[in-house]
Amino acid sequence: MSASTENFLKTIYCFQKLEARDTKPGSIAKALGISNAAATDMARKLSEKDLLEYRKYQALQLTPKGESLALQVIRKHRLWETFLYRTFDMSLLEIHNEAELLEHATSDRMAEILWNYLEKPSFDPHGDPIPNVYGFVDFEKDSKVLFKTEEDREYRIIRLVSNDEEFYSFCCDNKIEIGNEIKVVKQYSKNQLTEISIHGRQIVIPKEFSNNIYVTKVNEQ
Amino acid sequence: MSASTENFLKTIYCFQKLEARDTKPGSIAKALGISNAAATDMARKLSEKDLLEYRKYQALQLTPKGESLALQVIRKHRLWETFLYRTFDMSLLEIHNEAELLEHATSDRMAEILWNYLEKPSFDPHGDPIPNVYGFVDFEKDSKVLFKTEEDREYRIIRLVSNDEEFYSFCCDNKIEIGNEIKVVKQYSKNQLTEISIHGRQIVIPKEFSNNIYVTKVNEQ
DNA sequence: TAAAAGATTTAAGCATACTTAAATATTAAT
DNA sequence: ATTAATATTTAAGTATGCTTAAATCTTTTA
Ligand SMILES: [Mn+2]
Ligand SMILES: [Mn+2]
Ligand SMILES: [Mn+2]
Ligand SMILES: [Mn+2]
Repeated sequence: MSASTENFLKTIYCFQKLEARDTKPGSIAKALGISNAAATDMARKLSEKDLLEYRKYQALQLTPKGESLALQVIRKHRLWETFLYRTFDMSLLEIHNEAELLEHATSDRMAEILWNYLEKPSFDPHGDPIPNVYGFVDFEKDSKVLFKTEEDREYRIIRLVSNDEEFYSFCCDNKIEIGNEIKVVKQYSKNQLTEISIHGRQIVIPKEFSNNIYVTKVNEQ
Repeated sequence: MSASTENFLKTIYCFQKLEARDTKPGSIAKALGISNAAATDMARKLSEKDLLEYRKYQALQLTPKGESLALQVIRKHRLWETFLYRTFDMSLLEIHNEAELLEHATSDRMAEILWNYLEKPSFDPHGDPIPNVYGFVDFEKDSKVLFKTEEDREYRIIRLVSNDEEFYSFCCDNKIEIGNEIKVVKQYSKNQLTEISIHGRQIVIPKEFSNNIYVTKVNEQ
């Protein structure tokens, strides 16, 4: 499988997870930075290889075979991210960018070596689950983006996902890190702002950032 | 630069070092496992990009630009080899095979991170020198293959280079490791066998293996 | 519900990286 | 010095992965 094919399958898989997004060729094309025509073309080719289902003007859907391949690429991606993050002094964005390349140059044997070395990790440094060698993904905690949380409740940060340098910089500056607990103070719905309290400080977070911060309710016994 | 181009330049560079081998398209094709026609084609394209000099029926020669690119790929290859060897339980052949893939998926930044983490290594685990970021290669010791050594002299092993699993297995079984000292007992020239003494044991090595073992004279003061 | 806007597909074309088969040049052998 | 063997190049063709422009379909909106 070429890097182009791997990225294509991976993108569809990720879009399907985020039910909000449609998986028509156009969206995939945009995410990959290629033309709509190229994405349609790829879709037809991959459907001939039984990696996805494609009917004109419909959303693309991975076949079990396609999903399995996507999961193997995602596994390699997240294993590299975890390894790079633990081993070197690299940021959450840097590890993603390097893993985006390395994932296509990783033998199954190499993935196994990383997996064992890292002691079978379940989550990568962004809080995303790492599929096992059979493509099985660990139970994902019930999560929502900060943008959609309720006022006056406590949450724990469990995922930070973005391709934006400034987002990670913002998180870093404001102690927004996986595992930390926060309280949602107020939702300024009209202006799409979320005010939270973290480490005793109040901060107001615009939609552009709050949409990338996933949280889970803190168990208030 | 594509992986194909990188492998092509790298192979020419390595062949040029080993003066024994010619660098006509045919030899490169054989080494890369592609057809002669494909190699000729690639040679013409790369000469248009000023990466090498190509005149019909002549040996290929890297331009300064081509050599510089080849050295960067070799640098990445050998940095990965060194890193994998030190970090995981991988053999001299395994690290080579993985590095062959990883070298094409490595940003300059990633190479720098490896280089610093490894504390600016000069040699990879096979004993091959690692070019620095400017493509400068450390002084290489005066070496020859075991096959061409003189009888009744002492040598130190400084390089082991091969793509053959059995070769490395042989080395391992017989304590043929970089740094170890040996004595050449006898050259059976007609049968192309070299008898050496290592760790008190005598072993006879056929040309297929002795050609992959590089040694340097031990300084007898 | 019909036109306008927007998305998707088709068509034509290009670059890369390969293939096999035929033509041609070089090298080795008689 | 020819001839034969070998190597190299050219030619024609294929698959992948992209492009832009035009045609077609779907969705929105008036
Ligand atoms: Mn990728
Ligand atoms: Mn991740
Ligand atoms: Mn390679
Ligand atoms: Mn090496």
